Amino acid sequence: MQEITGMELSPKKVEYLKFLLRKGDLVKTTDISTELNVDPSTSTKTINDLSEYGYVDHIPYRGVRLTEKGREFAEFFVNRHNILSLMLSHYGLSSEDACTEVSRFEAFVSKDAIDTICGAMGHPTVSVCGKIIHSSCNLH
Amino acid sequence: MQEITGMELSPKKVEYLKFLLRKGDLVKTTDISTELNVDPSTSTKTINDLSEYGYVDHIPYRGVRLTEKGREFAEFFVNRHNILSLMLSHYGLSSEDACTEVSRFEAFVSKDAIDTICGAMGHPTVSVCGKIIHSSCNLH
DNA sequence: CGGATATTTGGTATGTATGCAAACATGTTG
DNA sequence: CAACATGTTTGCATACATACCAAATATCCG
Repeated sequence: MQEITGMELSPKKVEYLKFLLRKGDLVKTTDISTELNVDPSTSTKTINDLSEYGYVDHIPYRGVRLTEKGREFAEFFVNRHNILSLMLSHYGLSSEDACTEVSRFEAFVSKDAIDTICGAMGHPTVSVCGKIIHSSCNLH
Repeated sequence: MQEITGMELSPKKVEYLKFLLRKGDLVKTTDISTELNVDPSTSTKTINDLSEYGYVDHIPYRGVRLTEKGREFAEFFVNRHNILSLMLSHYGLSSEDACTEVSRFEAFVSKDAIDTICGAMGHPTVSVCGKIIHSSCNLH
């Protein structure tokens, strides 16, 4: 259980973790490269970066798995995405547009801000992009 | 009058243009470096980048000035900042926190999204960060 | 003019992201 | 089980954004 500021990872790395959480279990680096439209060598390298900082375990030639730390972060990232998407949808953006828009900037929004926004919304449980789980929300 | 998507410039370059708009007229690269806390050589280089793409005119050793294009973009950037700050303030963030938060991610929010949000808010004229001018808002 | 100051240029570094080609591992099949 | 096809990683190279330092250059002012 470490403090999450929300800015630990770059946009791309956030995408990696969110994908790993979605897939669960042992994921092939090739699956990642297919999903994120990058060369397999790119996903391998990025995964190794994430592994260096303890977000994932990588068994070469076998697959990748979130660590406990990685899972915590990934869950926050998904919630952040969902809360921000819900917020934008309140201002007239369609679900798809909100989702697309948020994907571009979510990596730069702090956990503190998300907790505040989440509280102001009354800790909603459903967004336009999926469910919102509040286990990581400090203001819950 | 060119189409603005909102993603033309990197976060730092957005800061440069917003500062130039604030200062107005001919601005010294040294003033920029002081304001943005970077080495003078850094601001010179960045200004040259902006100049290559027509956002500013740079007269070496004299100063920098927004072009018409640069001014249009800068005005949009300021409005974007203000609208996003206002939005966050509606979700419980203080003016300062909203402003800080927005500064981190504003460069990745599209003009389309801003126009939509602005419309949903009823085209407000005042934000927590300053006035909002709607000349560039497509939905006004 | 000429020194003090301001500004720019050239070189270098870091972090992030990317691809290609070659090396390497795996697993499958004959 | 050997050999080949396939999947994965490594090494090398590039690009972009940002940044600093030191050296060169221009401007300003006494």
